[in-house]
Order: sequence, then structure tokens, then C-alpha cells
Amino acid sequence: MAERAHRSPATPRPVVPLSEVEEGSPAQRERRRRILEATLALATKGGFDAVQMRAVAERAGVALGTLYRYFPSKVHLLVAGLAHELSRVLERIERAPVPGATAAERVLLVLHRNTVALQRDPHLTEAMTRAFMFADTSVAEEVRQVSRLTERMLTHAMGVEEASDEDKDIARVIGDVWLSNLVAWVTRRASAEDVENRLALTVRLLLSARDR
Amino acid sequence: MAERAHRSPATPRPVVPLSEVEEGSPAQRERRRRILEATLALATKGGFDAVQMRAVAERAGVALGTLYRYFPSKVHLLVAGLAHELSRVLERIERAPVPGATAAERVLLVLHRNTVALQRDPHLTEAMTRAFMFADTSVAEEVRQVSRLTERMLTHAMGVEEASDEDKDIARVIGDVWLSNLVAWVTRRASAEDVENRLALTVRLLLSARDR
DNA sequence: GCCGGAATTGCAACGTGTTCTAGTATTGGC
DNA sequence: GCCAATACTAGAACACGTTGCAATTCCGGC
Repeated sequence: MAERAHRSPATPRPVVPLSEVEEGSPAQRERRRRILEATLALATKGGFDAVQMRAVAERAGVALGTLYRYFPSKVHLLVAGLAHELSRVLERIERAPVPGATAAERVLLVLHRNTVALQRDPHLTEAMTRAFMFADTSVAEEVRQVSRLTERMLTHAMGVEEASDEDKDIARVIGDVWLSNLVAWVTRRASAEDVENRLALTVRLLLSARDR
Repeated sequence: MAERAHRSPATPRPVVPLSEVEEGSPAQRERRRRILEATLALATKGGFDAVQMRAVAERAGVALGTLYRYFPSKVHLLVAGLAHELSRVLERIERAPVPGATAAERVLLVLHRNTVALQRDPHLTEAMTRAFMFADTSVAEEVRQVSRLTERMLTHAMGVEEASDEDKDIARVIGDVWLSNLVAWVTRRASAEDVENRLALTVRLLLSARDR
């Protein structure tokens, strides 16, 4: 990745809070929005390799240095984009209870919908998945945010009132398996059907006990 | 990753079979061995970033071009190193049945031993995990090999005579969770204890039904 | 031993992520 | 409206993965 040794940044990162940002002047929020938009567009068109920092900056109409001020690396940028998208999805999902008689059914429905949506934009999925998996400790905060969002999505689907620790653990395991399968799909080691089957198996094994 | 568009290589990759190589002249096997050795040494010392192609080539005593002839990219190199190590581990494991009264116990034992071993060399683990997760389609074959080795290790631990499809599926799910947790540990999102706990939970949920 | 092809070497060059610098614009406080 | 601080811009420069190339060495068949 041609990283020079990270020094303590001369241009300190502005306080960009983790969730949807209301930080900064309107002009700054607008810049941030345009940067993420450019990122998504480039990722959708050509995947991870097409998200080139110079290209993102140009497309967003900001200087390269400014891009780095908002997002300290390409991986930060892509993972932030993932978190952004995910939080939009979650917002929609949480507005209503998930249909389905059992937790297993509901979780599978949510997984299925998301998987289908992701497979509709394979390049975008590839870009985000690879960034997420390549992230090192410096991106831990953004990665954690994505994990939390995923967990919330799955516990919501499970339909528990207040998620217990075990509920959360199970949600995390399902999330792990989901991600692994997404990676396998992205690298063409698994077909869409494989992914659905493996998710179904996992959910069945993990959740069948809780549904009578 | 500073990849130029991959063209069909002017220097074709020599036929390096997937498993332990007996291909090529003794000098070639020796070069390959030295390259992998250098890779492991550098990875152990400084992780993914320290495995620099020029450094690997120098340490192995080959020209940069030769290194690329043996391994067409840094990720190939690291994943091949992972497969190499894994196959050595598997060889040892398969020599004897795994002790333990139940499949769950045996699987946990194997996971535990490996996890402890991996955590002893955190940089090496980081390098290999990140390469594995970052691998794109061009590395699919090597990645698949690693998956197969992991699956074999886990089905062996499960102790089934001839692994059924469901056995393999379960082994794969456990492997997925294991990997996710390794990644979380590498990026310091999970402690060693977290990893053990989550593996225990997963194995319990997935395997408790099969042990009477 | 000798030949031709393949492998290896040493090194230059290129692309893209990242950093740095000097100058210009914006902004918030008064 | 003015000042200082902060943000932004353009562009150069650097690191490292990767590729290209000309010269040399090695190897298998004779």
C-alpha cells in the first residue's frame, strides 16, 4: 500500500464524529458529503482499485490535502463510506419490525435482502469489503462502528426486546459468517447461491434452539 | 496497493503446484525455500508492512524480477507462506487423533493451540491474515488452498471418519468465525480472551447437538 | 564440451498512496 | 470591517509495489 511510516499528523484530523456528522460548518459538511459521494461513485464503477485518492479529490472538487484532512487514508475513506451506507440501511430497517414468524426467518430475510442489494453493485461491495478486511489498527474505530451497526441490524432482526449478551454474541457470529461469505463471493470462491445456503445453515444451527 | 493493470505477464509464472513443491531444479526449490524463509522472517519481525518486495528479494539472495517470477505479487507471496505454514501444522496434527471426549472439545483444543501459537507471533499473524483477507480473485487458488487446509484441520478435529457435507459446512462456519476473530484480534478490536470465548460459544452452538 | 533456450540479474522507470510546503481563502471573535 | 487562526489549494516529492529490459548465467540435449 506504499505507506510511509505514519507519523503524528502535521495536519490534525478534524473531529469527525463516528456517526452521521453534524460537525463543522455547512461548507465542511458539504465537502464531506461530496467526498463520500465521489468515493461511492468511483467504487461502484471500478471497485477498490478505481478509488484513487487523486480521482476522489478531483471528483469531489477538493484538493488532495483536503481529502486527507477529512479521511486520513484510503481505507478510512472506504470504511467510512461503508459505515455511512450501513447506517442508512439500518435506519430504514429499524423503522419497522422485520416480518417473519421466527427469529431465524427474520434474520435470514434481512441477510437475504442485504446480500441481494450488495450483489447488485459488485464493484462497490468489493471495494468496501476489501477495505474493511484490510483495515489495520488505525482504522479500528471506524471498523468498530461498522461492527456495531451490523450487530444492531441483526439483533433487531432477531426481534429481541433488549438484546442479552448471548443474543449479541450470536449476532456477532452470524455477522462474521456473513462477512466471510461476502469476501468469498467477492473473490469468486463462492456463488450467490453458496452464500445463501451457508447463511441459511448458520442461522438454522445458531437460532433454531430459540424458536420453538 | 499501487497495482498497475495486470496484463498477461511477459514473464510467465513457472508451474508452481499448490501443495508442497517438488517442481523445478534443486536450485529452484532452494530459491523458493529461501524466499519463503525470508518472507516469514520479515513478517515475523515487522508484519505486513515490513514484507517489502525489495527486502524479501535481497534477504533471499535473488533479484527482484526473480522474486516476481516465483510469486506474482506480495499477496501471493504471503498467502503462499500461510499455506506453507498451515500445511506443516496440519501434517503434525493429522499424525495422531486429537484427544478429547467430544467433537466440541477436540475442535476447541485444536483451535486453542493454533490461536495460542498465532498469538505468539503477532506480526506474522497480522501479515498473513491481512494478506489473506486482501487477496483478490487472482489469488483465489492459493486462498482456496488455505481454506481446504483449514477445513481438513477442523474435520479431523471433529473426528468424523468420512466428513459429510454437513460436517464440512460446519467446519467452514467455524473456520470463518475463527478467521474473523483472528482479524479482530490482530486489529486489537478483541482480546485473546474474547477470541477464546467467542470460539467456545460458536463451537458449543454448532457442535453440541452432535455429541451425545 | 557446445548450443540454444530459459532463468536470473541489476537496474531503471512507472503508478498510486501518502506527505510536505508555500501561498491563498475563509471564518469566528471583536 | 479587521485580525489571527484555521482551512484549503496546487503541486512537488517520496515510498514501495510492480513492470520492462539488456546483459549474463544456467541447464538439458546432443
